[in-house]
Amino acid sequence: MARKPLTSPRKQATQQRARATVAALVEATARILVKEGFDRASTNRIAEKAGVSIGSLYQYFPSKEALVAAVIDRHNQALMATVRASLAAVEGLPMEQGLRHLIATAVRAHRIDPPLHRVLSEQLPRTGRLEAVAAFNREYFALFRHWLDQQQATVCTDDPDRAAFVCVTTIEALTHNAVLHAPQRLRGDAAETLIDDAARMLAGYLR
Amino acid sequence: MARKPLTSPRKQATQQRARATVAALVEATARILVKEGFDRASTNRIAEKAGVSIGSLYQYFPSKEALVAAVIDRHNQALMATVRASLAAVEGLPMEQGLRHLIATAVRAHRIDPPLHRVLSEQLPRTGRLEAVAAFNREYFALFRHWLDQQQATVCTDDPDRAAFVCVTTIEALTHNAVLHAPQRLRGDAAETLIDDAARMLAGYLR
Amino acid sequence: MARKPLTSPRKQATQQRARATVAALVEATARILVKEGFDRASTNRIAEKAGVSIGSLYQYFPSKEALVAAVIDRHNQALMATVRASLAAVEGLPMEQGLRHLIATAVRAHRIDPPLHRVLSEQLPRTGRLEAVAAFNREYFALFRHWLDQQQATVCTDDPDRAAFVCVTTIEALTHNAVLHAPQRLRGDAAETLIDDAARMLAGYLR
Amino acid sequence: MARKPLTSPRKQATQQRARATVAALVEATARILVKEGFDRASTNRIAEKAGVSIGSLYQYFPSKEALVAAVIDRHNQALMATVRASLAAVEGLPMEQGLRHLIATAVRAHRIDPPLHRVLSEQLPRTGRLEAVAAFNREYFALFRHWLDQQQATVCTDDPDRAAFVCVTTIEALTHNAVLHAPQRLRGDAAETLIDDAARMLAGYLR
DNA sequence: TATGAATGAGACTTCATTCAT
DNA sequence: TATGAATGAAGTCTCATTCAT
Repeated sequence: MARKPLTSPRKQATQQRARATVAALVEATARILVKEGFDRASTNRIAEKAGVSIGSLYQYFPSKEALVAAVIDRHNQALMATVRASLAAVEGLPMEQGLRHLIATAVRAHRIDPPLHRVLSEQLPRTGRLEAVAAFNREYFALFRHWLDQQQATVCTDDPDRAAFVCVTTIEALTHNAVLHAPQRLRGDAAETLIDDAARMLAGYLR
Repeated sequence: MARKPLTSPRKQATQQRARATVAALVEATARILVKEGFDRASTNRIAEKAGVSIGSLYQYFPSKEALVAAVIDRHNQALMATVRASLAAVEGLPMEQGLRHLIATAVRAHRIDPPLHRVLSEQLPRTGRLEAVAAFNREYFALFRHWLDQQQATVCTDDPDRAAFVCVTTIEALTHNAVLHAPQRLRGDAAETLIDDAARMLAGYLR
Repeated sequence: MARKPLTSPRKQATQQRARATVAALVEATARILVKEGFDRASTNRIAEKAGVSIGSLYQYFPSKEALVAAVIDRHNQALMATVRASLAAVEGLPMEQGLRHLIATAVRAHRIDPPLHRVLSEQLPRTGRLEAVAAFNREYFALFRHWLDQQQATVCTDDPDRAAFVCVTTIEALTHNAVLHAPQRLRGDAAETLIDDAARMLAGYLR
Repeated sequence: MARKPLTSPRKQATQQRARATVAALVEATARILVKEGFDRASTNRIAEKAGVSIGSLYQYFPSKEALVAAVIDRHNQALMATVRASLAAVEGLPMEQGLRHLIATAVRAHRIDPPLHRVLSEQLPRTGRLEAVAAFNREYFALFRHWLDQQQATVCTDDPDRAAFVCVTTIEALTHNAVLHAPQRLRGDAAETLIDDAARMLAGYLR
C-alpha cells in the first residue's frame, strides 16, 4: 500500500494568531530537521517545540510531509530570491566574469542556511518533494541556459543543452561540496580562489 | 530500540551454511531497499524475503543498521574493485587520455547497480551511514591525488589538493547526475561525447 | 469528551434567525449522516455544511448526540404525522381493508426519506438513541392496539397484546425489509400485491 | 478518503500458543463488544482484556474490523450449525408442524448468545461486514425456499419467492424482537404460544 | 452573540527487537 | 542453532469540545 500523503497546506490562516501558529510550526520543523534529522522529527516533537498542540498542527498541515514541504518551499524561495536578484546583474559582463558572478551567486545561495540545506538535500528525496528540488534545479538551469544563449559571440558548442548540463552540474556540485563538506575552502580568500578556478575551468570549456 | 546500534556483523560466519544465510540476508536487504525504500524495509520483511526467520537475522546482524551497513560495504567494494582495476591501466597515458579513462571508469562504477546506488545515495544519509560513502570518496580522492602527482610534467597548479577537489567533485557530479537523472546522456555515442567534454574541460583546467 | 452528553437543545431559539440556524444544523446533520455515515459525521463538518461556525453549533446543541437526537425527533415526527393522519381514516373500515390501510400507511411512512431512515436504523442503535426509535414503536403499537380493540366484533384472540405484538412486528419488518432491502417488491403493482398478501395473512391470523 | 480495512485474518496461527492467543483475542472482542459497544471497543482494550500485547493483536488481525469479522463469523457459524442440524428434521412433517419446527429453530438460534447477537445486529452494519449477516439471511432464505418447494401439495402461491420473503421476514422479525425486546414472550409456556401463533398465521397465509 | 483557533485525549497501527521453545 | 510468537514504545492523525476575541 503506497501512502501518498498530501503535501499542500490544509487551510489558509487568516487571523494573525493563526499565521503566527503556522510560522511557528514551519520554523520548529526546520529547527528539528536540522537538530534531529528527518526520521526523528515527529509531529509531536514539532508541535511541542512550536509551543502548539498537536491538534493545531493538523489543523494547518495534513501530514508531516506537508510540514516538510513548507520548509522546503520557504528555503527554495529564499534561494531563488538570491539567485534571481543576483543574475539580473550578470547581463553585459564578459563571459568569464559572468561565470564568476554566476558561481559566486550559487555559493551565496548555498550559504543561506547550510545546516538546513544539508538536511534538506540529504534527507529529503523520499518525501516525494523531490519536485521542489527539481523545480529549483530547473529554474537555475533555465536561467543559465538563457545566459548561455546570450554568449554566442564567445561560446562555441554544438549542443548548448549539454554544455549547460555540464556547467550547471559542476557549479552546483562544487558549491554544494564546498559549503557542506569542505567549508575551509570558502573561508577568507580561499573562496575567491575556488570561484576563480571554477570560472576559469568553465570558461575554458565553453570557448 | 537500542540507541546506538552496533553495525559490525555479530559473528563470523564460519560454516558454509551460515555464510549463505548472511549473503541471502544482505541480498534481500539490497533488493528490498531498492523496491520499497528505506522506510518500508522492515527487518521482518527482509528476513522473510531471505527465507530466514527473524530470530536468525538477529543472530547474524545485531541491528537493522548493521544490515544496511553490510549492503553499503558490499556495494562500495564492488565500486572500488572496478575503480582500482581500471586505474591500474591509467599509468603512462598522456594527461587528457588519462582523464578520459578516469571519467569513463567513474561512469562504469556508477552503472554497477544504479537503482541500488540511487537508493543508497538518496536515502542513506538519513541513517548516519555517511561515513561509508565518505570512505569511498576519500579513497577515490586519494587515487586521483596520486595520479595527479604523477602528472607534474603537464599539470601546473599551486594547490594540488584544491585541484583534486575540483576534479573529483566534478567527475563524481557529472557521472552521478548523468546516470541517475539524465540517462539519455549516456546512451550510445552520447556517453563518449559527454566523457570527452568532461575530459577536455578538466584537462584545460589542469594545464 | 463528556461522559454523559446532554441531548436536549441548549436553549430555545426564540428569534427567527436563531430558528433558521437550528434548522440548518439539523438539516446538515441529516444530510451528512446520509452521505457520510455516522462515524464520519463530525461536528465540524456539520457546522461547515450548515454555514455556521462550530462555536455557534455548540451554542444551540450541547453535544453531537443532541444534534443526532434532533434529527431523529424530526424524522419520527414526520413518520408519526403520516401515520396519525392516515389512521384517522381507518375507522369504520372492515377488518381486512383496515389492515390493508394500516400496512399501506406503514409503507408510506417508510418511504418518507429512506436513505435517512436506513442510516438511522442501521447506525443509530450505537448512539444509545434507541429510546427515540422505541418511542416511535410504542406509539405505533398503541395506535394499532387501539384499532384492534375496536375490531372485537371480528377479531378473536385470548391476548390482544400478543396479537398486537405479532401484527406490529410483522408489519414493521415487512415494510422495513421491502423498502430497504427489496425495493423491487414495491415498484408498480408489486406494492399492491405485497400489501395484499400481508393484509390477508394478518386478517387470517386475527380471525 | 474511504478507508477499506482488511477483514481477513493476517496469518494462520500454527503453533498452539498462537492459536490460544487468537482465540483469546476473538473472545475478548466479543465480550467487549457486548459490554462496551462497538464504538468503545478499542484495540488497546481488546488486547488488554485478552491478556495480550497490542503488537500480538496486530500480528493476527490487520484491523479492528478484522477482529469484529472474526466474532461475526464465529457467531454465524454457531447459528448456522443450529439451523442446519434442526432443519434436517423438518422433512416429512406436515406443513403447519413443519413451520412450527422452523420457527422454534429460529428462536433457538437467536438464543445462542442474545447479548452478542444484539450488539452484532445493532452495531455492526457499518463494518462492511453486512455481507456476513446477508450471507446468513441468504442461507436461511434458501433453506426455507427449498422446504417450501417440497410443500407443493399443501401450499398454493403464484410467487414462491414472495411467499418465502414474507415468511422469512416474519419469522426473523418475530424471533428477533421476542428475544431482544420482549423476552417475557419466550419465558416458560409463553414461548410455545407465540410459536404456535406464528405457525398458524403463516400456515394460513401459505394455504 | 458569533467566530474559529486551539486543545488534547485517545484511536489505530508499525516495527525493531527479545526470548521461550 | 533456528524458530516465530510476543513485546511495547512510539508514531501519525481525528474530532468533540472549549474559550479568547
